[in-house]
Amino acid sequence: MLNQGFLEDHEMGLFPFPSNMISLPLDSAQTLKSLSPSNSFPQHSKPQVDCTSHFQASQLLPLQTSNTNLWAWGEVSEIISNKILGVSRDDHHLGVSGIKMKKLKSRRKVREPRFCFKTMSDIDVLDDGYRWRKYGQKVVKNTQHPRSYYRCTQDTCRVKKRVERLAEDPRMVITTYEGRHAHSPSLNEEDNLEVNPSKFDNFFWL
DNA sequence: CGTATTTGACCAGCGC
DNA sequence: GCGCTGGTCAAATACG
Repeated sequence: MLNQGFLEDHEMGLFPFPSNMISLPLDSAQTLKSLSPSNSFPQHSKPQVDCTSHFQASQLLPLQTSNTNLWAWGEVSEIISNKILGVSRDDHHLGVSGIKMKKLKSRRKVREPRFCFKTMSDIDVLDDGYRWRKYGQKVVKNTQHPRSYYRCTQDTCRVKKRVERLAEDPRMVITTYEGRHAHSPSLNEEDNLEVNPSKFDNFFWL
């Protein structure tokens, strides 16, 4: 059932929303800059869903046409994965392995907020304004496409993302963010805000 | 030569 | 307890 996704929030619980809301065509990948968690979600506000909004190919930012916040943070990825990818909720536990795991063993597991969306794109890794370093790749069960693991390159930032292709439709890229950036996006030369500020007027920098 | 990516190994969690 | 799986590490390799 590809037309139905779910959002879950600690306050609001589980509620449905059409997953095609988060399908972006390749040429609007630029809008991903506005969708990364730290930019999209005011941390104090209760998430709301505007089920009437849909992304359009040339629409820079659907969020600006709505007076609500389209996205909610929370355990989105495991819900969507469960409904769309057929992955068990239990498969989405946080994994910290090796020495670090031993060191952290006595600590309580802190589940980072997650944020997931799918994009129809030939490109696996879309530009979201942050710099990522790949640290792993894994072939997951029942898929012919490997899942890639990325970490934010900022030293103090623990945000991770996973990128994989939908088993049922390899044209779709599933991107899952875990955690929230504690810094501004790392912009390259041509995207520098001071050089070209108007380019970012529609984005939700917080 | 410094940085990023690749990839096999390792580890923890889970189900049986 | 054992095997399977996903997530991460880190050495080797590639790249600019």
